This record gives sequence, C-alpha cells and structure tokens, in this order.
Amino acid sequence: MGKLECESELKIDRKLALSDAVELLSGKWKFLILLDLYYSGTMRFKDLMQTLKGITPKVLSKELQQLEENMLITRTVNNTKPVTVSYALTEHASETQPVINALIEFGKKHRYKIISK
Amino acid sequence: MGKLECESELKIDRKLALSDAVELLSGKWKFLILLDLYYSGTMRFKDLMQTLKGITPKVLSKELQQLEENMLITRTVNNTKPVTVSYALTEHASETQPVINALIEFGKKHRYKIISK
DNA sequence: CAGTATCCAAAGGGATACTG
DNA sequence: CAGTATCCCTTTGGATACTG
Repeated sequence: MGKLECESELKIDRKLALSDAVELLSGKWKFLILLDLYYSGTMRFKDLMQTLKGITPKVLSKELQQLEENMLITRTVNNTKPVTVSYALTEHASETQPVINALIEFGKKHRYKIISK
Repeated sequence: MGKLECESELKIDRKLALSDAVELLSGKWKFLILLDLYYSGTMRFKDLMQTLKGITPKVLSKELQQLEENMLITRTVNNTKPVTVSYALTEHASETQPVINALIEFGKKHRYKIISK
C-alpha cells in the first residue's frame, strides 16, 4: 500500500481467481465433457466415451473424478443390472457456462481469422 | 443426417471451436500473461518476469512465442541499448477478454463456494 | 457396463547456468 | 536486457488388456 509499484488488491484478487479457474478447468477434455453434459443433461459413462471421440476409459474416468471433486458434476449409481452410472452437472457448474460460451465464440472467431488470411 | 443419433452440425461446430480455443490458450501461464497485458498495455520481458511470480525465463519465452504464433500478442524490438523488447496485445486478442472475465468470475464464485461449506 | 491396471511416450514446466 | 542451453522431474494422456 502506498508504493507505486504495488499492485492493487483488486488486481491480485483477479489474478488469483484466474489462476484458480485455470487450474480447475485445465486439461484437454474437461470443457468438452461439460459441454456434452449441457447438451444432454445426464449421460452415462459409455455415452461420454462415444461423444468424446478419442478419449480412453482411463482418461475419462480421471477427468470425471476431478470434475466431481471440484463439485462441477455429480455421479449417480443406478439400480440396474448391470449397474449403470449417470453423470450430471451440478448447479455450481452453471457458473462455467459463460466461460464455455466465451471460449466457443473465441474459437470461432479465431478460426475465421486464420482462414481469411 | 436423418439419423436420430446424429449430432447437429451446430453442435459439432461448437465442439470444434471449443477444442480450438482450449488448445490455443492451454497452459499454466497464458491467461495470466494476457491479463497482465490488459492491465499494462505494453510490457517488457523483465516486467512480465516480475509480475508473473514464479515463472522462469525459458517458460516465459516459450509462452510468448506461442501467443505470438497465434496472433494474440506482438513482439517489438526497441532501438535502445541494451536492446529492449516490448510485448503488447493484438486487436484479435480482445476476443479473449470475455473468456478471461468469465474465468475470473468463475474463480471468485468457486472460491466463495469452497470457503462457505 | 463402468471402470481399473499396466506400460509408456510426449509434453509441461522448474532450476541453473550461460550468451549476444 | 532478453533471452537460450542443459538437465531433469512430474504430469498428461494414449494403448492395451483386464475385472466385478
């Protein structure tokens, strides 16, 4: 405080929040998983395996666990035979919607920009 | 087309755009670099080294190169002695502003959510 | 069906020292 | 000042096979 070279509390808070968000949502698949769940509401493990082309069960399992740890999705075991498991977004995950929409917009504009040069 | 299990073109486009964006902006530091440049307009290498606490010159150099390749920042060598180099955002980088703001909002809400349980 | 186990290659990223 | 070079460890993530 008082020194010119000091960053404001506000800036520091924003940087911390940004770091948090980046860490939480890092990885190749997390956003795509969230997007699929936005579209479909509830999905089984095998459904996600199908729509996320190229993912392996090990990787999908790990990503889902991390999303669950961070309270962005729920995991529900159904009383069927054989057992099925359903994944769905939590209410808190709705906070990621603006991020995903913004990313999609950026991705579209970037692709357009690349093509048109 | 016509099959029920087919995904719409729109969905596929959105998934591709999302993948593109994630790939372009992946990594621990890129968003923080962009945020710093938003705040400061133009920064030198050593300025970024200072504000990005913990980054090493090798890593910073690589991140800056990738951002430049993707036309999100410009690199300008100044006629000073010793030589200095300035980095600044491109116009195209303004498309990332909504993403960054959304991430910050999410990061704040997430932290609040964690604390209050 | 919903994963786990094992193995492995590549990338990410940090520490340190050096250079034009 | 603005990097590069080298070394090295960890993480990510893919391939494949297996299990309750």
